[in-house]
Formats: sequence, C-alpha cells, structure tokens
Amino acid sequence: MATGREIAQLCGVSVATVSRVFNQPETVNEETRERVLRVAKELDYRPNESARALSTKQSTMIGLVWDTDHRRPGWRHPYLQDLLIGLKSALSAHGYHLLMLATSGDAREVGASLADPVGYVNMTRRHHLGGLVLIDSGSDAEAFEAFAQSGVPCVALDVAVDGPRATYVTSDNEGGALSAVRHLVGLGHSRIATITGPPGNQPSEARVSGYRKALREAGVEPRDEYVVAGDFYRASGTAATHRLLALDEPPTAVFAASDEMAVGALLAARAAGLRVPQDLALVGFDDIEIASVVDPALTTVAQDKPGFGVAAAKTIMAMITGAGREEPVVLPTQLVVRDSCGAR
Amino acid sequence: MATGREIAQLCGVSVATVSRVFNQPETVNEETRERVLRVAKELDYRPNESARALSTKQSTMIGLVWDTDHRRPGWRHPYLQDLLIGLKSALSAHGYHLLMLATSGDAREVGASLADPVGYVNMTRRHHLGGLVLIDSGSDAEAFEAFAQSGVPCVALDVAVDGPRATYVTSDNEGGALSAVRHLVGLGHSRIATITGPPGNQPSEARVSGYRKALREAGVEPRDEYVVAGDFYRASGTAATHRLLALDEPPTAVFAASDEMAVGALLAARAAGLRVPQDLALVGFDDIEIASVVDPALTTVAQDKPGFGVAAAKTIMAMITGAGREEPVVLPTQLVVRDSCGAR
DNA sequence: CGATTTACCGTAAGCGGTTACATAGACCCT
DNA sequence: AGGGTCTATGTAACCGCTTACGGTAAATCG
Repeated sequence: MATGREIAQLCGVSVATVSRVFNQPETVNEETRERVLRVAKELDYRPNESARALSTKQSTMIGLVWDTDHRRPGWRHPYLQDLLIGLKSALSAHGYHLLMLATSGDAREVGASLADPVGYVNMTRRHHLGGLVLIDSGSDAEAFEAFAQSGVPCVALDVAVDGPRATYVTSDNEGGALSAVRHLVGLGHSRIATITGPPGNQPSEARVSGYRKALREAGVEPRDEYVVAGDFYRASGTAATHRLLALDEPPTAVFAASDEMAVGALLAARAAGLRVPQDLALVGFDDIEIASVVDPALTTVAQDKPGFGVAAAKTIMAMITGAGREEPVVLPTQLVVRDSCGAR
Repeated sequence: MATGREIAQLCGVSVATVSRVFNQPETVNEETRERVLRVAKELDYRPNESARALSTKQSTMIGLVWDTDHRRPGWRHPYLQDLLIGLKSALSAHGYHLLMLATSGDAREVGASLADPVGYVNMTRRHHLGGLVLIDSGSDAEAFEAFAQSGVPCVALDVAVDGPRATYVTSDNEGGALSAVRHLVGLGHSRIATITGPPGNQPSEARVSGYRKALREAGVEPRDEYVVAGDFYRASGTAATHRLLALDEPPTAVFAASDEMAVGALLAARAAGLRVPQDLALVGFDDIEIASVVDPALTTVAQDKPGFGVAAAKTIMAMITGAGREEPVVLPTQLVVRDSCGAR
C-alpha cells in the first residue's frame, strides 16, 4: 500500500499537497493536482483509514447494535436479511461501512452488552463511529433509551426513542392493523379476536390499537376476552387460539400480530377441526416468506423490509451530516390478501 | 473520553507506562500498575482504536464480503441470520467486530465490488482488518479465488477456495445427499430424481454426487433424465418437477437440493393432482423454517446454521493468530425425517 | 566494594494522515 | 515603486497510542 509520503516524493510535492488534492481539490493548482492524481492512481493509493480517523476524529463506519448470542438463541428477527440488505446497500451509497459491534461474549471484557449501553457508546467514540443503528433483539427497549440520551447519533428500529440526536423508524403498525381488521369487518365478521405480541412491545401495542380502532369504527365494541397475549412466536399463536376457541362465544376471525403466530393459529384451528377460512378467518402481520407457502396462504400486512434498512441508513446519514435530530419515519404497510381470510 | 495522556498525568507517570500497563503488564511495577488501572477505571478509559490500529497496524475487526444490493434483489441466503448470529457471537468472544464492507454503490468510488476484489483487499489493508469472511451471494465463486490468492487471511463459506492464507467452511453436502437418498431407497424407491442447484455451484454439485453415490450403492444406475437443473429457488423446483412428471417413466421420489425447490416441487405435485408422499416422495435440503410448516412437513437435510458462522469465526481467528493456513472445515449434516418422504 | 545485572520507567520517534499558519511569488492598484 | 491581495505550496504540530532505546537506582556478584 502506497502512502501519501510516497506519492508526495514521486510528485515532488509535500504530503500536505497530496492530502489537499483529496480533501480540498479546489485549493491546489490544476496541473499539480492532476499529476498527483495520476501517480496516486498508478500506485493505487488509498488513504489509510486509521490515520484519517485518528486525525479527523471521524470514520466512515456506522455501528450496528444487535445483541445476539448463539449460545442463548433468542429473538429471531422476522426479516433481518432484507433489512440488512437495505441498510448495507444504502449505507454503501454514502461510502459508509456497517460495523457489527462485538458484545462482551466472555470473560475478556471486550465490549458491552445492552445491560451496559455505556460500553457501546464508548465503543462508538473509540472507533469514531458516525452513529449507531439499533436493532431490537427482544426486549431492549429500555436500554435503547440510554443510547438515545447519550448524544451519539442513533436510529432505533421499531422502538420509539427520543433524544438529542436520536430517532427511529418503524412501520405504520396501527394503520396496518386497521386495514387488516377493516378487511375482516368488510367480509362480514364481527367476532374478531387478536393475538398480540409481548406486552410492552411497541409495534404490538400499535397493532392492538389499530385493531380496536377498526372495531369501534364498525360499531362493534372490543371485548377484552378477544385480546390475548402472545410473544410473536408460533407456539404462542397456537396456545392463544386454543384459548380463544374455548370461549363461550369463540371468534370467527383472528388477527395475529405476526405471521408466525398466524401460522400457529392455523395449526390450532386445524387441530380443532376447523377449516380456514370457512370456520375461522385469519390475518397475519409481516408478510414473511412462510406466509405465501402455508396452506391456505396467509392474508397478511406486509412491511417494506428493505425499505426499513434504507430508511434507517438515510436517517442516520442525515443526522451525521446535519447537526440536530431527524423526525421519526413511519413506513407504509400494505394488506396482502391471500386465502386465509376468505376473501377469495 | 479520557486519553492515555490524562491517565498518565493523574498518576504522575509517562504515557508509555500507561500503555505498558495494558499491553505488557508484567513489565510494570505492581504498585504503579494498580494505580494506573484504578484511575483508568475511574475515568472509564478505553484506548482509542484508530490510534492503536495506526500504530500496531492491526485492528480488531474482521471484514465481511457480502455482495448485495437492494436495487438488484438477488440471491437470498437460506439462513443468513443464524449464520450471522454464530459468526458475530463467536467473533465477539475473541473481542473482534464484524465490518460489513461497503460495495461501490454509486458514482462516488467508495469501495469495491466483486468484479474488483482488489478493492476489497485494499480496504482490508486500509482498515488494518484481521481477515475476511466471504459469503457467496450468487455466483461469486470465481471472484473468491482472487481473494484467496491475495494473501489476506480469508475464509469462504460454501465455496472451496485455496490460497496461502485462505480456506473455507462448508457442510457435508455429499454426505447429506447420500443419507437423504439412502433414506428414499430404504423406503423402497428406485425411480428417484433430483433437482439440482445452479450449474457450477459447489454445494449443489456435491449433492448431486451424493445422490449418484447412493443410487449406485443401491444397485440402481442413475439416469440422466432424472437429474434436472434448478437454481435453488422455488419456481425452478416447480418447473423441474413438471418436467419430471411429464417423463414416460416419472420418478416416484424427488430429492431437491434446497428446501425452496422442494416446496416448489410440492406445489407442482399438488397441481398435478399427486399426493405427497403417497404418489411422490420428497426430500429437501437446508432445513429452513418453511420446511416444518409446509403441509406435508418436509423431510430434509439439516445444516448446522449457527455452527457455520462459529466455524468461520474460529477458522479466521486461527489464521490470524497462526501464520499459515487452516484446513477446510466440513460440518456434519443431519437428515430430519418429517412427512414428505412417507416414512411415517 | 566496584562491576554487572535487573527492574522499572521516561524519552522520543514513529504510524499516516489533516490542517493552521507561514511563505513566496504573481498580479493589481495608486 | 511600494503595498495589498490572491493563489499555491511548504512547514510543522497534532491526533492517541506503541515501542525501541537509554538511563537510573536497586539488587546481585566476584
């Protein structure tokens, strides 16, 4: 790897000039500029990032806080891959890399864990990171608040945080739920239940809220026994459905706050000898791959998966460039009608 | 962020001593060492990584080469999330971070693309990366060869590369296919077809090889018309199955080289009025989530998903620490018998 | 008891850039 | 012609850390 000094010597200029050629090209004479550029190209010169970061106190890296561990298998994000594709490629367009921060995995205190957001914040300073993207890996919501307060630019995904340089991106969960339940209402259902995500989870609560709103809109009073808590996973969908079906007046339709739970509900219905959608209509949320492959194919509320990552990238870049904070971004959702709701 | 100099002043020692406390603790007097450590702790001192990397010419980051772009949706890895979980958390245990390298997304020449592995190699030097992990995102196999030759430590996933500091990790694809087809043979099938991955894809070819071996072992001569090419995606599985069923002597069992294609086959069979497994037995490969949810549940060959990442992490760390190259690692696969093969 | 280790620590030179400041010539003006 | 601008470049300090080298005092040795 060629260094700036080598270029300088070959061109008969000082290192300062070489540096200027790349950082303030307009301040250097055209002729020497071209000479430097030509030599630089020949030697395939790239400024050393460590040196540059040390000197300028900023790098071209964004930190990703995603607290997972293969030894304690936990929360699986419904569409992490698409999100990452969007995030990474939008960041790339700005010349930024994505640094997946190490969590303190073992005795050697290497980093941080969400129990200690300070560790991450320090890490962003140590590496001169431009900012942080926070992916909720279960129940990190409270911890995220600490990040938001720290003053480092950060954008959280699906967790509403607020801070001097912090904001978030999320889907229009309420709107999505609203349109899902409206759809069910439109199909003639009035005994509509919902299976929620874990208590405290914000998207889940917004979905419940949309559910309620749609019912009221239709003039049906939400019943408490029709709102049963799940945890986004399949098994909880099955369990919840069993409970719902055991009610004196069981629902004729179920809106599940995740596709996984909707699949669980499907299994429960099948086990109970009910046909979907004839005996029980089903709508999910997320539009993960499974949704289209299950039988009957799941009607569901689709989220803009790569758009999530792209929005996060745009927002964090805006916060790095500008000085303040950005407005939260709410991505539109879209109802995808398939077979499980009985519309076809 | 406290700097080494501050610590030094507060302790009345030189910065050199502070540095030694962290890098060669045994060379500094116990009393002063503890004093330094105490003050460092109070100020929550962490050495600046840029400065450290600049000075030592090595960072605690591993580069991830994963060539994707949300504007050209391409190859979706069957189990990227689990792989990343394994990779990230195993790397964390060594105190390393994972840097997802930017690809040159736009006009501003920021990085590299697989057409230009040199760009990535330069990037690893610029950032003083310890090494590279290469994830195949379609047909990068040839490009990976260039990485392998470059001399930077790298481990490729599912692509056999060889170089002075390069190796790879893959599943026992042949063995997995072997056990899958053996299983089919054991169930009485002899007209067994296979749907392969894209030509040139190494795991796919190993699976075909395992398929052939199992047939020969059972005394049945593989027929060319029973080997039809897919691309790992669902649609290709459907198309391939249609072709197979149109044969004069259609197969009674199909081994698909991916679960996605197996699902596609399932749809084709259903469309043709065939019952699975009674009329057509089906085995897939990967054991992705869909496999267990589809009806009938898919018998498939499971790969050790987080194990993949963990193995990659271990291998790259070994290559960084040691000087030479490591042996390729082949992860065991396991046949998961469910309903689509007719064993139950 | 002088010479030689040994243990500990400070000095200073990097690492490869960036940038404030100084300098030097070219140009313009009165 | 002398002074003021402007342009283009060099000088050198600095970013924060590592480490080769040297020095000092205590410990060891003959």
